[in-house]
Amino acid sequence: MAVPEAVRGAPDWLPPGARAFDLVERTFLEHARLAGYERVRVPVLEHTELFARGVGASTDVVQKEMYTFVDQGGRSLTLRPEGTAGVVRAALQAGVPRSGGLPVKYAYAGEFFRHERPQAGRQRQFTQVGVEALGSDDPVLDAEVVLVGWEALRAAGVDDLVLRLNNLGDREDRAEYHAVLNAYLDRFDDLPPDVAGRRHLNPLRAFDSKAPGMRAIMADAPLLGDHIGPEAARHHAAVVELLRDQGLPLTHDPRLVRGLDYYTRTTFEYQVGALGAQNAVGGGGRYDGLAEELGWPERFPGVGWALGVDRTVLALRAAGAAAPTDARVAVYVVVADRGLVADAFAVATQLRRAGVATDLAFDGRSVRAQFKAADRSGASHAVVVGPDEAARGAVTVRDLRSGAQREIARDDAATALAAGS
RNA sequence: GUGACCGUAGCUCAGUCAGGCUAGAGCGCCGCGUUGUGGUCGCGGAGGUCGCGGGUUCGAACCCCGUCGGUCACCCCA
Repeated sequence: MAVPEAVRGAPDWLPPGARAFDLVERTFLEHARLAGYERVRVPVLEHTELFARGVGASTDVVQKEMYTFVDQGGRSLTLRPEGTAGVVRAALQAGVPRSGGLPVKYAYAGEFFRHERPQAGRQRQFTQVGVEALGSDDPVLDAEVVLVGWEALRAAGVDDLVLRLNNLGDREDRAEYHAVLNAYLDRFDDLPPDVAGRRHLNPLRAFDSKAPGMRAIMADAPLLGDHIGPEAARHHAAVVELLRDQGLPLTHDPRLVRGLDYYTRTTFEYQVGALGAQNAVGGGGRYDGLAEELGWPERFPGVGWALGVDRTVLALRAAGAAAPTDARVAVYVVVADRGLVADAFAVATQLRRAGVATDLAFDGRSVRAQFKAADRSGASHAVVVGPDEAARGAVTVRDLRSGAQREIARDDAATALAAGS
């Protein structure tokens, strides 16, 4: 009978690869925490409507990439394809905009789902860490968010990192610009299908098209930058200045649009050179209109990013970074005589209770085999439980690096090893 | 969703082009070299539905079709 296989695009992470994964995720969360972003947990399942309204009906994510199903109560539910909509929804539901203490700063980590063709760095189930700062317009917050993401990626070990930044303006700016851009596009009657199909929902995406001839058409197209209102322009200038002050090497990218409709003003993306086609390890931006889009009666601005854990691990690998080599346990208990298995088990328990990560051999293997296992476990010390020692109420502690060993009283073993020797 | 390439031991791969003996290698794994001592070395051993299904053939890992999976690119984005 064939063994069941994982669902396509749903990756398994087993040791040792899982160590790098775990380390990256912890590094991201820790950097968020250092800036005051507190962990929240929101559902993987949401009503489909949340993403349709929040992420935007024109986006590829909503149009063709969502895992959507009807549950037994006849409701249309979706496995979250991104994190912002759910976090904002949770904040609105809890009345955060009216409860004071703004901005609130949230961090999250978890699994996301998009039905795309898998390739390097792109899985159907993937892991992101994200932050969202809600309830403030302050450009300092944009700069903080961008900087925290940058430093988190650097701390995780990503080197050739590029920060691309753009200003999408306010929603009114974009409405005006959409009209101008569409008027321009009207002058061409042979637009490629991808552009023709979505230009009225979001003509900005025309800049993304790589269809033949489109590049030439867009070269003369009116630019969003010329239709940004004074406030959004001032806001963006402030963000740029704050980031420059902190020494961030940023690249202005007027073509950076990003495929989620909720972005306003600041958008940015972190890119890695060594990663091939899927080179964005993270991205985000400001989404001042999202809350209203979701039906909240007042303006409730926000800014945030998401960093891809899987993709960051790949980037580190591609750059030749060594995998973390943490020892699985600190101590390995060896039984010299099968009759003493219960004693060895007791010693292991004693060590674990003292906070010393301990493993022991199973299946009654030879002492030689047990030492090989001890070696492989990465333990710094082996504790030998044998008849000679047992007669004296002692165990032998062997330093696996130097080979030096000594006998100590069994009751002192936990204390001695907990102290690091 | 589209295209190209790929799928042989746990891993990395040879063998496929010219179909034909028991399908190989390196690494890893297990055991032994000690009567209680690992990392080196030596000896021995286990392990393969050649992704899966069908077809062609006297005969298929090898040729053909399908399918599943992988990789890369498009697309999109983390």
